[in-house]
Amino acid sequence: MGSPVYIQIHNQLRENIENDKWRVGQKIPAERELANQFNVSRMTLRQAIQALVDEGILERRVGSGTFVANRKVQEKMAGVTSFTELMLAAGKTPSSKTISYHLTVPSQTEIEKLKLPAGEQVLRMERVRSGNEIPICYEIATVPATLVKDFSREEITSSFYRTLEQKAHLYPGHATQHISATKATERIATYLDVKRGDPLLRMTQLSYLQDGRPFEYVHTQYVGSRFEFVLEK
Amino acid sequence: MGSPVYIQIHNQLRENIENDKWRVGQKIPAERELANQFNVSRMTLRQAIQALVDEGILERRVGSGTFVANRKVQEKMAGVTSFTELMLAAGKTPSSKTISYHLTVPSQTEIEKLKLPAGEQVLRMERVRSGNEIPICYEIATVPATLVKDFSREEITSSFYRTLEQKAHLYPGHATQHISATKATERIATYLDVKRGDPLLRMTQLSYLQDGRPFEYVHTQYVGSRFEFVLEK
DNA sequence: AAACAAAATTGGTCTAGATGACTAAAAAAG
DNA sequence: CTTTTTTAGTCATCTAGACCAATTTTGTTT
Repeated sequence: MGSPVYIQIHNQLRENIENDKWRVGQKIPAERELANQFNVSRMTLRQAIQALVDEGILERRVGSGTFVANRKVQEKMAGVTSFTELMLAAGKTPSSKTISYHLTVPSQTEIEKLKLPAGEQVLRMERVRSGNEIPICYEIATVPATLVKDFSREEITSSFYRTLEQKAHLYPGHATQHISATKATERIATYLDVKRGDPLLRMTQLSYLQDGRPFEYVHTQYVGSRFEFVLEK
Repeated sequence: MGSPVYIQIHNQLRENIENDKWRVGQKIPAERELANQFNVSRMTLRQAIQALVDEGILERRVGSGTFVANRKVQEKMAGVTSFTELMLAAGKTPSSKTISYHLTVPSQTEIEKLKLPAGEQVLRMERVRSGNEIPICYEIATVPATLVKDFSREEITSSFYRTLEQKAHLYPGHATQHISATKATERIATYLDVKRGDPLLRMTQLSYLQDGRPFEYVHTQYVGSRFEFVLEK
């Protein structure tokens, strides 16, 4: 493995939580014990824990221990998360209809945002996502072709992030979002079952891997009357 | 001094930057040298540096050194900040026109959001804020009357947060924002110099003091084509 | 059973090193 | 003069301890 030990441990700890080995509110083993288990110094282990604390995944209490944090919906909202999770958190049944899915030549914006080498193709997916069968957003997601060449269509469309982690051992780091307002074009209005000109919340998100490489560029338009962002500051 | 050494060093380093001893883009002394100067181990000094890096104040370059960062607009955006700062950061001249300003009876929403006791009045302010004389948003801000009874109108409209801290010794803690899209009504379109029905970014923000009391409820509508939120995650 | 005291546990801070990886500048080679 | 190699400086990671402060657990006394 190339990455630093503390990043590797960070990822393993996170998987323990995602696989429900450690549940929300539960206390995880003490630093000294984990350092023993992973056979590293306590300082190194603390680096891994610190990263998870910064992400809001763990919570420390002096004298008590380290606990799996009870993440709020809003916090998930702020993180790199999936539409599916968002809908479930809101008590709605998520569904998704793919409009298009193909390998193609990237646009200039995509080349710049994803820092694509000359000639590299991208996988571009166009989707309408719904909650309880009501369209919520229209989304265009673009990823470098090389990144997903070993993945099946199913693995990409249904749980891209999970596949990335489990099959390629690549982990999302940070992301930037730009949010503004726009109005629905005729075509998008049809997809979203609104009137042409209706207000939409427009978001572009550029997601990066932990090593800093951009790996996904998503442009999403949400129906203004059916969706809102909630941010905790 | 009670606080940990690395916090004390952190504060001293920050003062060096604020006092322009170290300028933007300039390289600061190497970790080993600073560790010597402060007479601490390198690990401790790195903790101080790390805190400043997390705050976006410093920037490390492997093999080169540590530099005073050129802080970006997006980072300021993420905090509880003022419109004025935002505009200045974007290189625009901020201005603001007050549409109305009066003590009045709160709406049901305001009572709930601000947790107002029965019979308490609120100060409600209606404003249009501009950058370089171009309207950017229309805003209605509401604060409990008791909170601002000792403040002058000038103190409230020009620098409310500063006045809160300096005169009442109250400090803003966290805030929640709800962001969605809507369209301009005839009246708001006039204020913002757009067409009726044009898309607006609608934000409601509820701000809390450090002790958890809500103290300000703001409803803002931004012109979609002139403003965007940038979020770093 | 309750109250208090002592001990054990846990995260927080700090030391004094070592080694590695990366960068930029200087030196050497062509 | 240009290119390549070397070298010195820098941050990144990691170790194996130490002591401190907050909290919980355990033991003892009342």
